[in-house]
Amino acid sequence: MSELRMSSGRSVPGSLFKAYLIRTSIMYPVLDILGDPWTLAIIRSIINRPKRFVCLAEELKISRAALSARLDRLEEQGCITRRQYCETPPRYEYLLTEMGRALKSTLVLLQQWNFEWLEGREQPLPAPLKCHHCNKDLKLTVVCQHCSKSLSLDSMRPLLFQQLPEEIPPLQSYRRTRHALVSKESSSVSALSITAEEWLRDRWSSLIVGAFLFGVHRFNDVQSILDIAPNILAGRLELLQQAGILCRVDEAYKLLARGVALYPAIMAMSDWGRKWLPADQVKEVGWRMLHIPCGNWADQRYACLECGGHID
DNA sequence: GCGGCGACGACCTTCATACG
DNA sequence: CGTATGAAGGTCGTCGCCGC
Repeated sequence: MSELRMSSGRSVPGSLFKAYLIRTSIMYPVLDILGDPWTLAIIRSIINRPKRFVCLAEELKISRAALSARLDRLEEQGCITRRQYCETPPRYEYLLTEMGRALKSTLVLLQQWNFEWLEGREQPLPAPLKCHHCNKDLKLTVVCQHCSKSLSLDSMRPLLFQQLPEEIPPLQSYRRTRHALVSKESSSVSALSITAEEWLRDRWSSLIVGAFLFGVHRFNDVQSILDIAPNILAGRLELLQQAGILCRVDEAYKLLARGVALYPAIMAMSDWGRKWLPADQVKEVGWRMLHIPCGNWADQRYACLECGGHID
């Protein structure tokens, strides 16, 4: 993802274009939903079958007030729906909507990252999902819809097909959370055991990794594009280095293999957001990712790693 | 037994400023 | 340019209580 060109062939200032890509990224509204500490846990819990309120509260060890708020929010966002199983008193069980079920690929890819990069902290799905082609435990790869080759980070580049706006849009709204990953006093050992879900929950970390995936490498560039306080950024960079996701090279930072490996899950979340979020939340206008080997847009789909069969 | 509501407290983020 | 510090304000989980 090195060249930043318009479809006309004219080049545009790279840093401006990167800022535009990052600031309009679908990841902001997606993380507003999935970045909540309990959201993925709830979705993961009911991915195979509906569950009742009390069952969820016990399983997730979440207070009833917090669970009630999360379920309302997920229902409002369209990820889950409730089904009444008792009229007096009114009692409900909760199940995924089509929109919620579409997160299956994201969950599987996050689980794969945990399995590959953590030691003994992977969180299996309640009942592992099976490939409907080969019936083995489902492991996914993200491939190009046109040529079926892998959509790896270095096989794509963003292509701008309209003028950049006069002003780069401001950051999209960002709901703060109080969930820090690791306290300052924690050792580097704990940073190495942070799961993909936990990186996701800490939205600054996920947005910083996103910026690096778009080729932003310097402290000041990340700070200005993400509009992040310098102390917060310094803390996250330190943590990401401790976790082996980034390393510092001279005056810049570089993504390591462990960080690049988060890319498929981030792609899956972005794809989910583009398909399911309301149009007014999708700000990615005027550019698309190009798949260099086949020359088509990088439209993604999922394939089973074992048998290569396409997964919906 | 389920779930809403308000009070409370922990702690996270922001902001301003300063330093090497 | 990159990082550190501390004050202030904001967010969110927990708890206790209550109504249905």
